[in-house]
Amino acid sequence: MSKENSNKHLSTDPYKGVRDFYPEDMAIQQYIFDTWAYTAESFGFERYNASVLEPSALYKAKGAENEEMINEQTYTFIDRGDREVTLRPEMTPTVARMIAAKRKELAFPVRWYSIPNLFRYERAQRGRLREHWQLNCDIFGSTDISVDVEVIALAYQIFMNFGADESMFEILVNNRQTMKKAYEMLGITNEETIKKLTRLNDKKDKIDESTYLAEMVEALGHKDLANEVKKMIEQEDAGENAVVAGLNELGIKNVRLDRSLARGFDYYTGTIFEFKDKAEGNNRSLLGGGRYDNLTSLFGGEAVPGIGFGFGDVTMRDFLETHELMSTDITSPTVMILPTDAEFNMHGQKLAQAIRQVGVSVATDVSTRKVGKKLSAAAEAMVTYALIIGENEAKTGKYSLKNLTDGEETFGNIEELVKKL
RNA sequence: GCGGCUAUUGUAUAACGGUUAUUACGUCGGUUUGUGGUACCGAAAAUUCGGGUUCGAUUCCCGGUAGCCGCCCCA
Repeated sequence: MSKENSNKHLSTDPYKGVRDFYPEDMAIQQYIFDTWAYTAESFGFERYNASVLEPSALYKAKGAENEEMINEQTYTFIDRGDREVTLRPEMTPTVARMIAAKRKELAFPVRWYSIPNLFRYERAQRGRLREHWQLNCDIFGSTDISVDVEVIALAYQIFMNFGADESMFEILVNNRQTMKKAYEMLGITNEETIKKLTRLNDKKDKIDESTYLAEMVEALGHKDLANEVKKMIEQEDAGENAVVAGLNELGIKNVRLDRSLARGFDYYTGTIFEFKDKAEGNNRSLLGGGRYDNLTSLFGGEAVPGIGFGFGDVTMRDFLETHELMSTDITSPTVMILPTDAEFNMHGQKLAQAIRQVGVSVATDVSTRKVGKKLSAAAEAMVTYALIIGENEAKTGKYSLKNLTDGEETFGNIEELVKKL
């Protein structure tokens, strides 16, 4: 809520389109990141990272088509040294840059992953914010089809590791090369036309059939040709796609060839894929990626082929919530020290410090509440042990350590109690 | 950039053109001075901002702001 009545007070709201992560949000975030990292590493991927700042040229170099995107949908500014800087909107150009820089010394293929935060300057809506985190997994240096299969299998495994099953999502695969050939077979070679058709096919499911056909006719000029294209797109020849076949061989069944699948970026050159939530009303794609064999050539030298995907935390969260797969624990210390009065707070801190030396997490409740309330709070926070310090304990140096799970109390000096822990 | 919807305590909500604006959760305090998550009692806490209509507006109208949803675009 914004209390903007103030000329004097700052708003407590976060900046437009970005999120604060309170402990309960952070617990979820942590759970997602941990599962991502664990899964990627189980496939032998190594983690990398880079700065959120990149020279704007990195994105402009991809061609004029992206100009609108860079000018209007990124955070771009001039630094104090007159350099044009952009907050990275995606990770692929960055990792391509890093790979290109070391292409002489890396032993390909390399498998790399990262969980960067990315920025886009656009109107926020469901599943799309101005800052989000995205798991990026890429394999560089191999054009072998098994590598395409591997990357998709990794993405699939993430869902499995979150407890999902195949009925909850679906994998769509397509290939830019074969699409190009298929258009050629129909006598369509004009790149602009193909681009138009690709875009149209991408939103095929969102518009009704007559609109779809009408736009098709408009792009092609012929009704017959439009019908042929439509037929080609709807053709289900999954057996002809080696990636789909390979995934089936790995036991992954919720995958199909979808010739209407387009993906937005022009840099994809071969396999493209997308994961979709099968839950009703959730038509947005969960993750997407593809093969980009020419991207590193921007940096000169021989191009290193790559394939990878990006998976955003916002869509991941939506998916887990939709399918009730979210499980998180807020961290709490093992021991809570409860001074009965503020005069014993420092004494509590000393004990806490001693307990920490043996690797047990511990905090002191320095609130002004009564001991009963402090105990309740500790129990509610799932703390395992409580240790009360009052006048007697402070005098004698002997405390009783209470196990909040079974109610058992152990009495003794700090050395004895630490042993117990 | 365009369109639709919404705005009530910390959060989630109820209600009404007219007395003290509902309820729940959370927070804080209490239930014989130092021992449990439950229970019981109590407290603090709200009508987004600016105009208009009206005897009277939180309610109706206009505008601002913010949020949500969608379009565009998609990383």
